[in-house]
Amino acid sequence: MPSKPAITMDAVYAAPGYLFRRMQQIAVSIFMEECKAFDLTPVQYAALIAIHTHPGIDATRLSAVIAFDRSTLGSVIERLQAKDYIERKPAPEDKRIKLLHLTKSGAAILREIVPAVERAQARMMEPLKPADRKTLMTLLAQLVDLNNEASRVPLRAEDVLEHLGKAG
Amino acid sequence: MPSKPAITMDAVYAAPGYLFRRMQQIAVSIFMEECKAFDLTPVQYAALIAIHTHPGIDATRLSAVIAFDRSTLGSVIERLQAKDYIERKPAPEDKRIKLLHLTKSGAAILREIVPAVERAQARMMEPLKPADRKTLMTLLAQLVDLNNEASRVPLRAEDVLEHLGKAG
DNA sequence: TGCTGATTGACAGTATACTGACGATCTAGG
DNA sequence: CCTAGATCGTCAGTATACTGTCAATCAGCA
Repeated sequence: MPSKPAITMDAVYAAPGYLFRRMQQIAVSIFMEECKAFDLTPVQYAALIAIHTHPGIDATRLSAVIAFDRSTLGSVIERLQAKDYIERKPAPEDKRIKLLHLTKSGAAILREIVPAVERAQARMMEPLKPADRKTLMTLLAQLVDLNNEASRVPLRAEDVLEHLGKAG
Repeated sequence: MPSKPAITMDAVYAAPGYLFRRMQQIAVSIFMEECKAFDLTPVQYAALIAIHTHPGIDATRLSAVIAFDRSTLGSVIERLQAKDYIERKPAPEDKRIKLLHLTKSGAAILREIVPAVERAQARMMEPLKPADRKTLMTLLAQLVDLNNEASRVPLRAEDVLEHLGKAG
C-alpha cells in the first residue's frame, strides 16, 4: 500500500499562488526600475489614472474603480496629496465626502510617466514569444474577471459605478 | 494628423502589472479563506515547507530557496517561532548563523494544512477550463523563470544552493 | 419629524515587501 | 597573524494590504 506523498518544494514552486506572488514582485520591481525618475509606485500610478478619468471621484468609489482596499487607499491619497499631485475638496451636498482632482503637477507627471510605464509593462512580458504573451494575458484577464467576487474589493468598472451612484 | 492618445482606464485594466496584482490579491484572499482554521499566511506556509525540506537551513539560504526578501523573512521567522512551529539554534561553527528546524507542532500543522492549501490552489484556478489552467500555469512558470534575475531575490533552488554553500 | 440603518473617511493592529544601514563575525590574502 | 572584504542577522523607514472599529453624516421610513 502506498505511503503518504512526501512534502517537497514542488508543493510551493508549482502552486499557482506562489507563481502569482513571484510574478507580482517581479512586475513591481520592473515598474519601479523603469519609473524611478518619477517617484511614483504602481498603486499611486493607477490612482492618478483613475482620478484623471473620473475627476471629482471620492475615495470609496475610487477604490471600487481600481479594486484597491479602501483602508490602504487613505494613505495612498495622503501621499499623492503631499506630493501635490492631487487635491481634496469637501463636497457641498454631502459633508462626509471629499472630492478628488488632479493638480496641474499631477496631470503633468501623468503625461510624462506613461511612456516609462509602457516600457515596464513591455519588459515584464518580453521573455515570452508574442503569441504566448497574448495567450497569457487573455487567460489571466479571464481568470481575474471570473474570480472578481473572491477578492475583498471586487472591481466595479465605470458603467457599474454610475449605476451604483444612483441605485445603491 | 492624429492627436495624442487619450489616457483611459484601459491603461490600467489591460496592463499586465495590474492583472498580476489583482490575481495575487485574489489568490491570497482564497488561501486565507480555505486556511483560516490554521492561522498561517501563504508566506508562513512556504517558509514551513522549505524548513521541512531543508532542516537546519539558515535565514539567508531560506530566503533564496523561496525567493522572499531577507529583511521581511526576519519577522516571518519570529512569528513562526512565537507560534512554536519552528526553533532557532545557533550554529556551533559559525556564530553569525542560526539554524532553523520544525518543532513537532510545526510538522503536525504542516501535515494538517496541506489539504486546505490544495483546495485553495484548486479554487483559484477553478473558473478556467482544465486545458486553459494548464496553459496559463505553463506560461506563467516560464515567465517567472525567465524574469528570475529581475527580482530583488532571485530564486536559487536546492541544487544551486548546495553549490553556493561551497563556492560562493 | 425622529429613529434606524447605511455610508464615508479615519484609525488601530497585523503582515508582507523593499531600501539602506549597522555591528558581529568569518575568510582570504599578504 | 592581522587586516580588507564578504556574509549574517537585525533594524529603521517607507509603502501596500487586510480586519475590525468608530464618529459623523445621510437617507428612508414610520
